[in-house]
Amino acid sequence: MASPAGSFDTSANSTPPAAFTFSSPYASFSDLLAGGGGDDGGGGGGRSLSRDFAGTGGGGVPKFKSAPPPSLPISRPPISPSSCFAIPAGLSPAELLDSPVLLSSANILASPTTGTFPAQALNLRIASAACRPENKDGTRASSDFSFQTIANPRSFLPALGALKGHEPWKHHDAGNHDSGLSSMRSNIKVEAVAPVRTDSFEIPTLQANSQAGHGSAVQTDYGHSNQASLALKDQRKLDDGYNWRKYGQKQVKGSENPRSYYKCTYPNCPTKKKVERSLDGQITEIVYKGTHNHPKPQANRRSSSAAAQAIQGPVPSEASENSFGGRSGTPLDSVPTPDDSSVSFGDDDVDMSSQRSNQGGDDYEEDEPDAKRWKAEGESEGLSAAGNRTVREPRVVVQTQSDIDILDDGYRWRKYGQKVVKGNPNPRSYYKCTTMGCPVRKHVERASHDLRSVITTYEGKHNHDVPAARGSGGGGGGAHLLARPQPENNGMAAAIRPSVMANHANPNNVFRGRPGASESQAPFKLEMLQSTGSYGFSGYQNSMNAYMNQQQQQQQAQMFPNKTKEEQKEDSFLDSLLC
DNA sequence: CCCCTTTGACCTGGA
DNA sequence: TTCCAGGTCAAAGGG
Repeated sequence: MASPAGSFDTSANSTPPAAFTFSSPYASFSDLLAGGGGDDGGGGGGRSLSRDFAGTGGGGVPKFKSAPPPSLPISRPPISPSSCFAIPAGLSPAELLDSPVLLSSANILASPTTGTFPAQALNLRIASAACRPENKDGTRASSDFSFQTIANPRSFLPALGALKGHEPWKHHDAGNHDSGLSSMRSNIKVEAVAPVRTDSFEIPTLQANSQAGHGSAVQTDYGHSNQASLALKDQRKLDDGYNWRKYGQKQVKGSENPRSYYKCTYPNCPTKKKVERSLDGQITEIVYKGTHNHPKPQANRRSSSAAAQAIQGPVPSEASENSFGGRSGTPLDSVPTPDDSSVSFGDDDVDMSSQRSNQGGDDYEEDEPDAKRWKAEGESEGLSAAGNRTVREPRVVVQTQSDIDILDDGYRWRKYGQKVVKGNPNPRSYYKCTTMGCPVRKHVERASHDLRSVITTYEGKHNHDVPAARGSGGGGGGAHLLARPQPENNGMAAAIRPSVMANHANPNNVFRGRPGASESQAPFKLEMLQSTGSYGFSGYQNSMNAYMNQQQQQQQAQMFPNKTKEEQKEDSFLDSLLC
């Protein structure tokens, strides 16, 4: 696990929240990519990036390896959320992406590389490597269940902002967080997932892939996927709204996957990214370097995105786009990147960006995005490009989205315990997947320092599909997603999903008017699990939580009137321990 | 003609 | 100084 030498500057995360937002108290990963700002000397003839970048815009131009990133006026979401999203029944992924629910905050800025937003910014995954013994082969077992406790969630939150200043290509590592995090340096890994466009239902791809750095793991996790879907997925991942020119490909030692190098085609834009694909074509890693110094190109760009669209089908209709905040234009409309300080960020833009994000994470659009993990040069051992990607470990997800999602990620959960853990006055709810034989469990707790933030930790992998939508008959527009193969998730995973409940809080909620969708309780599982987030109505939280708990309990009672002997036994045991 | 991908060779920097 | 791996260049070819 790397212990980045980069300095953390959370101050960058000072952008005020928008009028209505699910504000994120955390700095965005964009900071990770803060290296931008420099112009490529133009022509890119230089042999070294240092040379290229140094030739422009005055000092402070980022260099691949050593130049400190210039301070930016606004924080950027770095990489995409790798996350996984769960999409509510009745909603198309595209709509989901457009939903203001996903994005929300003015301080959740567009990805430095894709201009996309938040899902990523909201989904900081911190894996506790120390929590699990590492196998000889470098991978980490995840079959066993063990809740990873973050004594003080606050300690790692700064990591988001702290990532700012990281050198190019270094979005992945643990870092040199604040003092509170120092103790966790050796075992906390912050995964910055590259942003990936998520116009389609490929939201979680990046994360999944990044998680599945292992070739074998990938095969296993996606074994059910058909090549078509994979291709589509990968296309989507690469389609982050910007135009890229591939300038090289190379077989990297230690990995059987070829790595492709891309440059943003925008004049003088220093942004680059490298994409690693597994043998079967799946993107296993995307790493961005630098930041765009221009708005996102228009939809009519002739980049790979066009090809992607060709196989993906039409992008979300304008109508649907407009339904999300009344924004007009195509989903690919220019979205200023945080880099471009001269461009004002309207809420609409934010929303649009957000819908693309996920790119993450996960996904890293991103398919940030499921960008990935990348061992920064010169960093500590343990995160080698070849070795660290395969690490599977539980992840603690800190998100700022509706807490409602905590309990409604499409799967059915049975609460089997609750306990106040040290370091956090807020009780932690313990849940287990109710599907017979499914080992997945999760625990949820509200961050001690910020009630709007919820930390959800998942453990295990669902061995079944997402249950039919509760109360919606499983129909709805996205039913097809239910049949999607479950992404890898040997370890823990989390997804961001717009909250159904959020509708109540957000008068502008795009789901409004679509009862079928908004009321659906069963989201589509894009990845395996989901996490939660928070919404900007702190005063509304308590009541909301109470409501949620009640709802959850009622749901449990309805779903499991008769617990199995095992469950009863377990409950009894756990109750004695936890309650 | 433009833009993109492919691909072998070259350059760079670290060990 | 040499070796090696990562990163980049740029010619060639395709759509």
